[in-house]
Amino acid sequence: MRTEKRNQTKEDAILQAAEHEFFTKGFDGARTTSIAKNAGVTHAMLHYYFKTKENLFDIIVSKKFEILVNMFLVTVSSSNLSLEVRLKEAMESHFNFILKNPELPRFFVNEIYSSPEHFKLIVKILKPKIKKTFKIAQSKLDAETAKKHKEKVDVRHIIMDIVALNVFPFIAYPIMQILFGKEFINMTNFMEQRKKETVETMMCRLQKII
Amino acid sequence: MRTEKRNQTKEDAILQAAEHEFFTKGFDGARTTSIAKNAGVTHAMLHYYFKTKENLFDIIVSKKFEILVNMFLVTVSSSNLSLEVRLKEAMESHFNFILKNPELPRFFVNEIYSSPEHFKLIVKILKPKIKKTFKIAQSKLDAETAKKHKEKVDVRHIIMDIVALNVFPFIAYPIMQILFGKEFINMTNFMEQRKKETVETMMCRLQKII
DNA sequence: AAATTGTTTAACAAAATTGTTAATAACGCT
DNA sequence: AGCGTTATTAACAATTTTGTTAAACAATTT
Repeated sequence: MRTEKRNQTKEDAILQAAEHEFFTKGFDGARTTSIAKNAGVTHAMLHYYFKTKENLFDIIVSKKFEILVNMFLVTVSSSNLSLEVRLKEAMESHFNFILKNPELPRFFVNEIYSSPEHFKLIVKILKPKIKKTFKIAQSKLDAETAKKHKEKVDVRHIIMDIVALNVFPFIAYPIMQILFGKEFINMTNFMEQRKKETVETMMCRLQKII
Repeated sequence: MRTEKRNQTKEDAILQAAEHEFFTKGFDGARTTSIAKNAGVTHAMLHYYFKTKENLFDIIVSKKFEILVNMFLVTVSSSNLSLEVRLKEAMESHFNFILKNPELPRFFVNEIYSSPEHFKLIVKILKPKIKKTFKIAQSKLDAETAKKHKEKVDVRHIIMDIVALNVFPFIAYPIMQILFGKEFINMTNFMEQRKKETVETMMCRLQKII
């Protein structure tokens, strides 16, 4: 059993180092040698455990992608609370999730763009779930607007607003830092403010809709 | 003079092909051979004209970066119209600019993140201009909130909201397409709707502020 | 303890990619 | 036409990076 344990830790070390390498540098920028180095193993070991760079990448991506999609579904899916409370709740949990995984959005945005073929498979599995969730959200919103005799609103745009306001600051943060320096250096502080601002903005929007 | 003309077209062809290659695949993913191929020249020619991959990259980046920053400044800088009209105007021109350069945001977000050193120089030049613009925008907003006896608002967040709402859909579009397929395929249509939605959302926000 | 299985290393092979060079061609100019 | 300059090509050098292998080593089982 001690053998397995040792393997496990080495495998894990490689996975962890690889995650960081891929997330920060993308598939093309990542180097298997530097992953091995950061994991504290020889690069032959990396190939022994994971065969190829692509395979290692796929393992990491599929794991994280599921987390991402689940989070997304949690954000969109409905509860029994009022729309206002529900929206606020969804936005905050979405924001908190990104705060815990700040590298994730940039990584996916890039990799899906530069090599969508890596994702075709996993997307196929999750698509029905996503579509269903969207339909439910749309019908709930429709019911609400009908009740108040207001115009119908495309829920995709509302969700896009939420995701944009929540995600973009994390994606754009390096730019902010480079453009503004000191004023943006305190990230956690700025992001705390962002959470409030984002919710505020969407609450205004919601009040107009219903 | 015919020589110059020939050079010019070859150089331009390389620059154009390189722009597309770098924008879609990033610095690491870009291949000088494939740039040369797409430009219809041998890859020795590419090195003859531009020496190194990095140099070629820098030329393209500095050109585009200035366009980007100028656009940004136009969005932020003030005019004599009312704040409401001004905001709407700024958002629409910002949005239209991205519509014309849809690859730009993703590219910069990526490259600044993965190799900020490429940008340090050009940023240094533009920083004072940016800071000044921000200060002016902040003071105008302060004047407005004071007039209506409302709370002060950090203009950085307002600008972040605008940029996020405008830019994110373009960055996230490949994800949308992969997740929703048909429903998102008509990009121009969706983006036209986005422009309206984005403005609408920010107008709601503005009404609360002043 | 011998055999089996799995782990590790170092050295190496293969491929891809960037960059160079030396020889040649085209061009504009006097 | 002949000269110097610039453009072009093909072959190749250098480097980087991924991937392999054979042999040594460790642990586990029988």
